[in-house]
Amino acid sequence: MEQQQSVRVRFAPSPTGGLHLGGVRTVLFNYLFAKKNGGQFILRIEDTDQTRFVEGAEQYIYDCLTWCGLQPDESPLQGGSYGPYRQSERKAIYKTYADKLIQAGKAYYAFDTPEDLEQMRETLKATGSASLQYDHHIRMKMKNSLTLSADETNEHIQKGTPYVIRLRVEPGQILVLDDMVRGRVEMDTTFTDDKVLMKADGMPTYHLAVVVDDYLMKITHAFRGEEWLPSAPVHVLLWQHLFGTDAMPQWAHLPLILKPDGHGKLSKRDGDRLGFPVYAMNWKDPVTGDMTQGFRETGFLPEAFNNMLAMLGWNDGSGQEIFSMEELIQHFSMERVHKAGAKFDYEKAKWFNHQWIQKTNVNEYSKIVAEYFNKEGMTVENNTSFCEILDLVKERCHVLTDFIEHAGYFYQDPATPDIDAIRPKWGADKKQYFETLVTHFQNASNWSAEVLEQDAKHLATEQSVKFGEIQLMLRVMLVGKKAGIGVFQIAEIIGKDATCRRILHTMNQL
RNA sequence: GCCGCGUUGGUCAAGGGGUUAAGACGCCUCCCUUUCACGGAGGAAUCACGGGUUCGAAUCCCGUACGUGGUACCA
Repeated sequence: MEQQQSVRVRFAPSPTGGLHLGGVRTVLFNYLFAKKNGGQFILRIEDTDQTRFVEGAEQYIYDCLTWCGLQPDESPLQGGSYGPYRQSERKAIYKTYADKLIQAGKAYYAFDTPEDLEQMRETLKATGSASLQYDHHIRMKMKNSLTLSADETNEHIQKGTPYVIRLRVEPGQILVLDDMVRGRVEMDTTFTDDKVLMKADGMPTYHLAVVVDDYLMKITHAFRGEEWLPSAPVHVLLWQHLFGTDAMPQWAHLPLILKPDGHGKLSKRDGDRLGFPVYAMNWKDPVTGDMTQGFRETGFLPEAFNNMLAMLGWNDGSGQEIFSMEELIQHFSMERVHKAGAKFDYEKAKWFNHQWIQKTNVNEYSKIVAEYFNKEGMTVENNTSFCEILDLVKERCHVLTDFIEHAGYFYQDPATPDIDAIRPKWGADKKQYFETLVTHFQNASNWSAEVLEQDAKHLATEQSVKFGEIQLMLRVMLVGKKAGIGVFQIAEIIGKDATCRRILHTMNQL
């Protein structure tokens, strides 16, 4: 029996800006799987497309992972035994493997210009060809080392004609992929094209790079989005040619996260359109200056974000929906990952956050909330009394920023009290009542909710006004609207001065 | 067009030959509260369609439809 290899998984994003929630979910599944199996989680940066370089994007990815608490064990930043972890720094490595493929006759040089390729597709389309790809049907009609003589090929290379290296895919081979979520998937190489392996600029394409790196980094399980399934035959072929499929990681193609309404994959634009975040954290495009909203800044707790993401395509079968990270690690299994894509539901996402706001001690997020308050112009300190107030109102909050609305009245007089809510029952009797009440309050020696309420209640009986109506009016005077915790509790907290001031201020408007 | 993957309520989904087809979100009604929220109690799906297989199918097979992904010198 061969010794069990230790589990190694990787997340390999392209640093092109913004980390999509689908990407975070892929990280999460990688992370959970690794931790569950005592393995390593590697972050590899796939920056082979130099035309898509975006300033700050790589740092942003680290920041997102840090916020989510999904720290890699190896990465460009912290290093590891299998570096470098940035593909742009491994350029020479890929070249040697591409050369091996050429020598073995599994790949070839192609000198076709972009214009040539465009024309090829036009021709194929015009002739009604089933395939519009650069494949076994067409390659012998193109300009490559298969159609050119060895001398001609060498001459082109010598004189610097730009070229790419393509994989030579022979038709008719049935490839089998044992996918962890989809089971046995068969693929016919007849429909696979001669993918570019090395670009004209000397950089590898994703296809060559994943295979080489997964091998060199000893990756045992490779998780990625379902959009990669169609190109899986290319990867399997490369494994066959280069390292043998015994060493190939076990694949898992994760279901996609789709738009809540229309069709298609969820994109950042959907978030902008429908008013919810799609990226983990705020992302500012360094070129356009455009800011894209993130879950963190919207007021999500990382625990809730992870929890919500985990339940998008996975469940443990028990019906439990709230999981801490420890529980997720304990219960996670790839066997229970759903096959079908899921439409993203922001309402449900907020529900998860609401649950986490309840179950988390306010001390853990009061600092963030205090910053929101200060940004809103309400001076607060992140101290015990602030936390006590947050605790009183947290059940009404779905995102952290909701605290501004639900606790703001403790710090700020209502700007425009909802007079219309008072008017219907307002009259001389109520006016007289509140005038008396203010006097009572001003002279109160014991400023506690119970005493205040008793006083107000007795006064209502004395003056024959309905206490219920009084309570509602007082609420609007203190809060500004029909909302909030017990009204006398509010009075107790905001104190004598603010209470009387707010009552008088509202009465002046009636 | 071609190729792949998928299809249980508005959404996330459990269930994988015999169930009153779980649960959650959202929605609606009621209770609690003369507010809001929380918390309770209820309400609304026969499993895309058509054929099989079987005593029996949401569950297995085959078609069809629909959705979705890919079809780049992007990942």
